[in-house]
Amino acid sequence: MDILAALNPAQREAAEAINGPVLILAGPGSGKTRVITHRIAYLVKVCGISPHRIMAVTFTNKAAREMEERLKKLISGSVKELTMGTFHAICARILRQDGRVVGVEPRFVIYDRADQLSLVKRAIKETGFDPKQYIPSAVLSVISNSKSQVITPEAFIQRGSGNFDEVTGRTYEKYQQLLNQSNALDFDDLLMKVVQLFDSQPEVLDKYQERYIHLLVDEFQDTNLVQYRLVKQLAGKYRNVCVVGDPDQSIYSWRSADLRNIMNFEKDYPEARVVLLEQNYRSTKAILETASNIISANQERKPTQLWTENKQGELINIVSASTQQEEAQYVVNEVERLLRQGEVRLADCAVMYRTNAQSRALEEAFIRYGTPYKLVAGTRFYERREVKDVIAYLRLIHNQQDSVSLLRIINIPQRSIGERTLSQLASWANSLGISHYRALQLAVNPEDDKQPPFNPRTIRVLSGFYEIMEELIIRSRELGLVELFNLVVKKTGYREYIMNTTDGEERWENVLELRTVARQYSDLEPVEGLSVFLEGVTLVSDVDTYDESVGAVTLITLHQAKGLEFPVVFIVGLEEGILPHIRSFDDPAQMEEERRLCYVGVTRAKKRVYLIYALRRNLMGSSTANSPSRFLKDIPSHLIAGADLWRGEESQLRGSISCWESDTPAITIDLPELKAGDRVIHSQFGRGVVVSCHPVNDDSEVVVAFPGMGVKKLLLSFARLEKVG
DNA sequence: CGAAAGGCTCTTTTT
DNA sequence: GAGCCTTTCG
Repeated sequence: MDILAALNPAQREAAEAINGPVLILAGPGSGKTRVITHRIAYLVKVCGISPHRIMAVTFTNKAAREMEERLKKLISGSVKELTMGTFHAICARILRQDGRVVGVEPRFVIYDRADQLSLVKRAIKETGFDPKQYIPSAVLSVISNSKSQVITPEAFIQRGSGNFDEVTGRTYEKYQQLLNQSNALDFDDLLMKVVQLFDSQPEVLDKYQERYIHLLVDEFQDTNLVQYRLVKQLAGKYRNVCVVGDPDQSIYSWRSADLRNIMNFEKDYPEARVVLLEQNYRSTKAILETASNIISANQERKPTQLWTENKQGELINIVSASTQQEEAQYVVNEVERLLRQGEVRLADCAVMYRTNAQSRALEEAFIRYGTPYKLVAGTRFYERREVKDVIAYLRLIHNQQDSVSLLRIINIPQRSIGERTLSQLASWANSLGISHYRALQLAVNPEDDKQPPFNPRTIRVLSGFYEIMEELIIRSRELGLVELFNLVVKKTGYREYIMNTTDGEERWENVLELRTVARQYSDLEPVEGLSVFLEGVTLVSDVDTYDESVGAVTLITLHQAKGLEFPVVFIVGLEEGILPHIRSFDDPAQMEEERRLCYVGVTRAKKRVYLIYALRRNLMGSSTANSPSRFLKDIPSHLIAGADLWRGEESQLRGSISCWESDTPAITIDLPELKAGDRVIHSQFGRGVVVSCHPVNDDSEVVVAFPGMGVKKLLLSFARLEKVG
């Protein structure tokens, strides 16, 4: 059987070009996953390459799993030997294996963003700065950015200039120290340490280069510099490296993803073969054309020639709602309508949005109508307090140096160990150059020359915690993960503790849910099981747990939607300030990324697209009015199904698409009384004079002349008009 | 030390 | 609207 028979010529070329570097520029829906899987199958089945010697890097664990599934069907053999996963997962594995030579102990724990923030904050304080003046999240993002470019604290300090850099540099240094002391790595370290490992240990690098003679990297447009260097190191010998990406779908620059990686690829590998995949198998012509129109407004891009043999399909629906509640209601109504028509199933529909906060109104509507939905991420399961608490216990059992975990749970449930005690413990530990846990140990069982700075009462409470931990640590060597889990909950009285908090029942359910996750690891050896579990829970992403087979509408951020596809896509919040997000307004490059985000959303759709905006939206408590997104203006009208001006229960069609051209929909809480000659101020158009004002339905139509901006026809309830003079 | 209440700030996207 | 911090009181 010809493994490549099912591919089109371009796909086939990409799959077959196994010798030397290959850059595949794959438009949305062009079958890139297909190419990758077939390429691997071809390598194994036709070229006789052992799966053991192939590494495929994916963007999410879910993508890796799916690829594995597909491969199982293509090659009836062991796929297990393949190295497939995210950069982070693969690097964690490498470091457990070989990290020791660069000072990474195999028992390291991985700090997620919340852990990082708490550690940065501590670093700021311990460096003698004020975390209120230097915002931990801002400092962290600079640190993270530096790590993504393999800039060490020393290098950062050297090149730095200005006060903020000085503070950040010293904090960065301290932060790395604290990580080190905690035997912990953050997300960025996982990558950076491997690059440093390969740089400093040629024989280790050689081992990996010899093993992985074929490399594949998916979503290459979203790799950062460390990742690029890593790939370059690994491919340094055989240069069989195949990267797949689409510059138009690059949406992670804020995570230091660098589009230059694609440009540099052709520079670093001048012999690279470049393959373009431009035929789209996913979307209708109308959808593809809409997407192309949106993306072509970007300046910093090469034009592409996407095409499809699919039919023209339905026109794009642009919908105006007056509030986010109505917007959500519209979505649910429309889903229900499509369902009734028997056109689609629930699972065919997805609602996409720019920010997680937008999911709330949608959820409420879905709940109200009883329409099944699944929220990707929103729960942020692993970020929940109760889940983090239990994980912190398990982490501390696994690695007693983990100070973030220790500080998190030493007084949870309450043991009367307060701030004072903790700062004494910390400074004592620091002065002796030992970990918090070791200091705790010494406080409970003092050695002659080290007198603990605590009174007897404090020592008693500390000892209570210490005894629990010691027992848990000892038992962890023999207990399966679930038994250990149960023992932790029992010994700490966690159930009683959490049941006494608000939403106690629900929180306890989450703890039980975490135990269900733990169960999947219970057939591993005790210590091994714990270690693998802990790594698993920090490296999962929300899409990883996403199950498309569940019969429910998907609620998902545009970022998470990358790589997915749905017959019906609703994109909500197409407003200036939301999509594009307000934070992109002063930076053209960021604005282009917002546009790409919109493009990613639209290209997820196979058959139907709804682009929805709300004239008024609650943001941070207060109500704001936004104009419809500029991206809507780039959709030619022949592709638009007549924008529905959708108004509440009457679901009334106004059949006009010009609403955002002649009018900036907006609303004021107090409607001013207006008559001809009145002077007004509009948030967009500035000062103007009222020409006329007459009632329309329950509203008033106001015609205003804005000097230099023209004469505008506005609806009083929507326009944010302020009367002056 | 801890619980409760009030005040503050900040809101993008996530491996 | 939420999460974090500070203040206050027991």
